[in-house]
Amino acid sequence: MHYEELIKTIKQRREVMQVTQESVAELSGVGLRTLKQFESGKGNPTLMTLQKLADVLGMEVCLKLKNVTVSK
Amino acid sequence: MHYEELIKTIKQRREVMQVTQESVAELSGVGLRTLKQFESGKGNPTLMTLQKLADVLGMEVCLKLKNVTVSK
DNA sequence: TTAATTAGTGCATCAAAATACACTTTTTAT
DNA sequence: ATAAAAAGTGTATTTTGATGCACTAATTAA
Repeated sequence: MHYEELIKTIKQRREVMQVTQESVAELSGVGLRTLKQFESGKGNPTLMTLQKLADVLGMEVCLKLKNVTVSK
Repeated sequence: MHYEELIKTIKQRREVMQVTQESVAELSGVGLRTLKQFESGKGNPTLMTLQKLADVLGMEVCLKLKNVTVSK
């Protein structure tokens, strides 16, 4: 997932859960300003910030292998 | 994945690929010092740093829904 | 064993992330 | 239409991430 995709995922998930940025900020312990900036596509959050947000949204950060094309 | 798990994943992947921290640092554009700190469990990388590392290791950062237990 | 390579750390600097406050804009609901 | 709620931004401060250099520790190979 590229950066924009990660942002969109967080934002959409929050909207699906129908919680405000304010609530997510409080619940996650991430500053409201930080969340606002993140969702509006600015900044470059730390892994910890991303994990805190993902956590309260019932998600998790993971690493997965990309598709490896094997030429025949 | 928890923080430690993410670190371990990166480190193991690098070892499987048999590349040194120095190589990964150069290839990814991440400072060697930064990578060293990350792999030794210190610090809190930015999403961009994590993505650069994942990228050269043929991986990607993603967000996924945690298992949601639905009570019946 | 020991020389060479790779990994980890102390210290210092610079840039940027996190944060708060106050204000504007946009969206939503009445 | 308009009031209320939610989202976005400017400015400023504090904290901390990213980085380099130089050095130590650990690992690996000859």
